[in-house]
Formats: sequence, C-alpha cells, structure tokens
Amino acid sequence: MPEVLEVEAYRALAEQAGLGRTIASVEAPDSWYLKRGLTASQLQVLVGGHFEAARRLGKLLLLDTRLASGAEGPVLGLRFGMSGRLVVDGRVGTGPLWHSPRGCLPRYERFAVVFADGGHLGISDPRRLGGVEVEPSEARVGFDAATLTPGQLARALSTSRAPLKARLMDQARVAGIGNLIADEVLWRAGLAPSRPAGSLSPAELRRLHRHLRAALAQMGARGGSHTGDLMAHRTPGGRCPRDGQPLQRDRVGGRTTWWCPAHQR
DNA sequence: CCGGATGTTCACCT
DNA sequence: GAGGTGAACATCCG
Repeated sequence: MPEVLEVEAYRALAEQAGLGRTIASVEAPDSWYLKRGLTASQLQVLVGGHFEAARRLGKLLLLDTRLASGAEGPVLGLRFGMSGRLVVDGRVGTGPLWHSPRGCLPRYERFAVVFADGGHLGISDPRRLGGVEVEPSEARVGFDAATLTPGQLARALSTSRAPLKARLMDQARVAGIGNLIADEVLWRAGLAPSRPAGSLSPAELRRLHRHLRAALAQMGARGGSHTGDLMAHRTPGGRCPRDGQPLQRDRVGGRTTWWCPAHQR
C-alpha cells in the first residue's frame, strides 16, 4: 500500500501520537527486517530516550531521536514495502483503507518500540518487504512528490530515454510515487507510460505537473493511493472511464501498467 | 493451484 | 553508463 499518501498519514500519526514518550524497550524480533547491518542490540541505545520529530522523504519515514542523556540520537528510517503499516497504540495510520484486517495480526509485527507509559509504536508488515535502518541516506532521495515544483519535475525527467512511468517511479528522481499513483497521474495527464521521459514538451511537462498535484490532493482527501479514478478499471476487460475505450495492460518499469491508448499519447 | 499484488535491492544481461 | 529482466522477500486474495 504505502506510497507518499500513506506514508504521510503514518508520519502524521507518529507526530501526533509518538513524540516525547519515553522509550522503555525496542523490540526487533526479526533481524532480517533490520537493514544495512543494523542489529537489535544497537537499537538499545534508544531506551530511555524519545522520538523528537517525525519527518518524511518520499516513502521513507524518518524519526529523529533524543537519547536519555539529552544528546541527539540516531535518525530511525522506516520503510513499509508493499504491505507495511505504522501502528501506534493499536491505531493504524491510514484508518479504513487497508483491505485486509488480518494485516495487523501480532505475528506480522516486525519492529516496535514500547513506551514507558505502556503504549507502543510499531510496523506491522505481513509480506516483510519493509525494513528499519539507522541514519538512512537522505541525500539519495529525489524531489518529494508532495512538494514537487515544475522545475524539479523537468529536471527529474530531462534527457532520459527511460519510459516516463519508470522515471516517475524512480525514487532517486521523484520520491513517493508508486505504481498506482503513476498510472493514475499519467492517465489524467493523457501521457503514455512508455513515452521517453525526456521527450515531453514544455506544455506536456506543465500538464503532468498540474495533474500530479491535483491527483495527490484529491486522492489524499479520499483516503489514499487506491482511490484514483482509474483504480476500479485496472482489471481484465476494464475500460477507460473517460472515453470508454478498452484499457491496455502492459509492463513498464517492471510493473503492471494499465493505460488508455486512445487518449494517452 | 496459479498468478498477481500500493516496493526495493541486487546480480546479470544488452 | 543507461536500462531492462528476473529473483528474492511472505502472505493474501480471486
């Protein structure tokens, strides 16, 4: 699930409910979930400290920490993969948009911090595709999709012969756009997913930027990445809700892509 | 039973 | 160097 909209909801939840609470223990039962050599014992440094801020870069949730000593602690980086959710005191960051209530079973909790007040903040991730790291490289993350300017979009796409959709989903270029948002935005903007990214005219670039902003705002208000106008039609036999033409299913950038050859050029 | 799923990384090709 | 492909991760769903 998590694209920029979901991770932003997780960030808001962490900020609203997770800051300033004393950390009593860190539970990392799944060593595979700890990335870049991070170990459970290294995380024990957080005990007695607290989270000081919740930030987001693309799909990466960053938790700034303060140690018990008062010194600045490490930055915790949380990734959610396809099926990960942030859970704070039993509350899920995005409310009702998760389709399977079973995704929250205790056995799917891959990482958690238990607070001294008895509450907790954790990641529930059935498919185990997310992960936790310390001091993630913030410099390697591209322009954030939620605040992307027209100039940044132009820079992210310019001169590339890679498919437009692949470039939009390249987290080192534009951070936060996943498969569903990419299909939705390209459909709204009337641009074919396989167009070379660097081939867009200035007018097309402006159009893409406008539709990206509008789609994120609308889908955010509706409740997430799966609430786009194209979503219900991404299925065999599906037709374009704009012009009724059969949608085409392809593979672009390694991901299943649904698009309308009639109006996406 | 099989295929596919809102993601990332890596090895291995062209 | 730039891109593409397939595998890996683990579970659920149609």
